[in-house]
Amino acid sequence: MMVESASETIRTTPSNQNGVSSLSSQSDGGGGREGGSNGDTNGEISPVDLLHLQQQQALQAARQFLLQQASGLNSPGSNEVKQSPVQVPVSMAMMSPQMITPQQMQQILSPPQLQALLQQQQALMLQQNPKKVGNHCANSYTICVFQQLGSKQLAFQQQLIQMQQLQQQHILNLQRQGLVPLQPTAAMQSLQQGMYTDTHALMFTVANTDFFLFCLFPDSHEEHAGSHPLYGHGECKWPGCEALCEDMGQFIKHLNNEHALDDRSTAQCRVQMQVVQQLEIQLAKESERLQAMMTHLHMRPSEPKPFNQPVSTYEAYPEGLPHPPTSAATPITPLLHTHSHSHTHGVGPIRRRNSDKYCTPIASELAQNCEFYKNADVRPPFTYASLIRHAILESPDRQLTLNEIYNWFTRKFAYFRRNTATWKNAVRHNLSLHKCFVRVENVKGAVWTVDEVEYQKRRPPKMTGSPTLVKNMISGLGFGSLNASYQAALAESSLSLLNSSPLVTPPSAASLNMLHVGHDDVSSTVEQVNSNGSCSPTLSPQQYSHPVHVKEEPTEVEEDSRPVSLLAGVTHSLPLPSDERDLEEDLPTEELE
DNA sequence: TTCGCCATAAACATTC
DNA sequence: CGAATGTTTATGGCGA
Repeated sequence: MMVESASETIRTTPSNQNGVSSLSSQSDGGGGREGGSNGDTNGEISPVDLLHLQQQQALQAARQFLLQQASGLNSPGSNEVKQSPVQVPVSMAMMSPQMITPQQMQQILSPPQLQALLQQQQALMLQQNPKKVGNHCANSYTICVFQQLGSKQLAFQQQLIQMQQLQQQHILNLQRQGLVPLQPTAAMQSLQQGMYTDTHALMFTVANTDFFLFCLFPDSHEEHAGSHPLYGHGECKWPGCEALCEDMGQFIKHLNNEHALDDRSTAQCRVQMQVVQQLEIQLAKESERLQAMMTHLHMRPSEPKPFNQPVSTYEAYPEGLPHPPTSAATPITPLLHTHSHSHTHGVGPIRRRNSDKYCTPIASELAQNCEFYKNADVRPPFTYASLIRHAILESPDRQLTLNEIYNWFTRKFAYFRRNTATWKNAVRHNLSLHKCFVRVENVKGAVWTVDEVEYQKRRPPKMTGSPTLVKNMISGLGFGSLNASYQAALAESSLSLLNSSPLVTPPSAASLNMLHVGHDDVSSTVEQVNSNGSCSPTLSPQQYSHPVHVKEEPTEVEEDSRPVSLLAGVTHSLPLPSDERDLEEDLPTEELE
């Protein structure tokens, strides 16, 4: 669902994350456009003021909720929650309730959400005090609402808090079971559905993402209660009504009598329309924000096509050496884009060698962001040499003609679908210039292969000679700086996020890649670092370089040297493209634990 | 400042 | 012959 649409918005600007600014823009623009129902300030209390008052009360309720949440997290059971596979331990632990300011709450509870609440209450006020509204046009009802805020809002807030408590327990249970949906859009959809049917079941809920969702949950009995969407639980579901009706007939009668077409009903309907509209806007914004977040975190927002699989082939790479993760339980570093080159995205045609220099794992990077580079006109942060080598090694026979290299570039990178003369010239230049690329005459013509020995020679001597230096460098790049549990949680959350698509292999892809693939340009150094620890043995470049000759089939030795993957089993159940035979053949040989 | 790496451009040669 | 392929040189940016 949302995963599919992510790729299309991958280039969109991240949504406005400033809840305050969006507050004013939405409350002003939204209300004003709709015939000025609440957008004027002609001596009355403006909707903005009203909204502020509402927000204060929402903040109060939210603070209380956060207190409850915090106490729950700090309880002995908090560890369990923390270790939940889908728990993202980002914000909850960091956001003590004492730290919550109104400004923060404005971000937690976005303006449309608050405004939806406001409008709900407005509708409630209207319903409970029809005479107050009386013949007022819809534009002026807010003042009446405001006058009634005191007692009604207090009761409303109490109701809210009670539901919070119930919902808190519910959420914790779901978190333990890993059932809380990560996608805010899903919650928002239920929210939107709920708005049509049950506008009173207001609940705070905390998804295990790092932001709160202020949700309206549909009544679970709604669908079965009756045939009318405004009737359920034996009562009228008209906003703010709650009139008891024995049966459908009585309800219909009540509906015709109490909610006939008049100014009041029209105003209420208008309010409801605005609620829906605001929620739709909010849904769009939250979806956009989510995608921006995923894009920022390089969580491979879109994987709808089975075509996305190059990860698998990495298994057969010569550099697919024992390449353990930072810890056995946290093979997910690649999911986070912590490398120094991240800022180069979209910078422009000038790309310097920061990639190679700074240990960019091209394989994992490409694996993570395959779809991104395929669709976004962004220059990949890799050198031509790295890319060429990658393309050649990715091929079944580890040899490509020049034209096939061209095709690989254009297939993998939207960026290389333009300015062909420039980058093709650069490719040819690199092929000729670097000794690591060896031209071999084939039956069909010339093909290019990679001489790993030569390629490794390109590495700066200090990188191979000083493991300590390398280690510091790598840790400085973020490979070892991430909290292990955080990494694991992110991996798991990503898994949950992206598993919604059956054809998708993103988490396993990235993880597998991390496990198996030597980091391009620094594969040797990284592996040496790891060899100092508890992980993989160190192989010299000679050991995993392949002979420079035209091969008809992959060498056995390289495949035998591949590591054991903790996650390799994931791929067993995943569809594999036809050209992934290396992996398919090799998977059975790999053991899980 | 120097040096190495890289991207880019371009001239030129060779092959298809 | 023209395009594709391959080689080489020059230039400039950038970081160490």
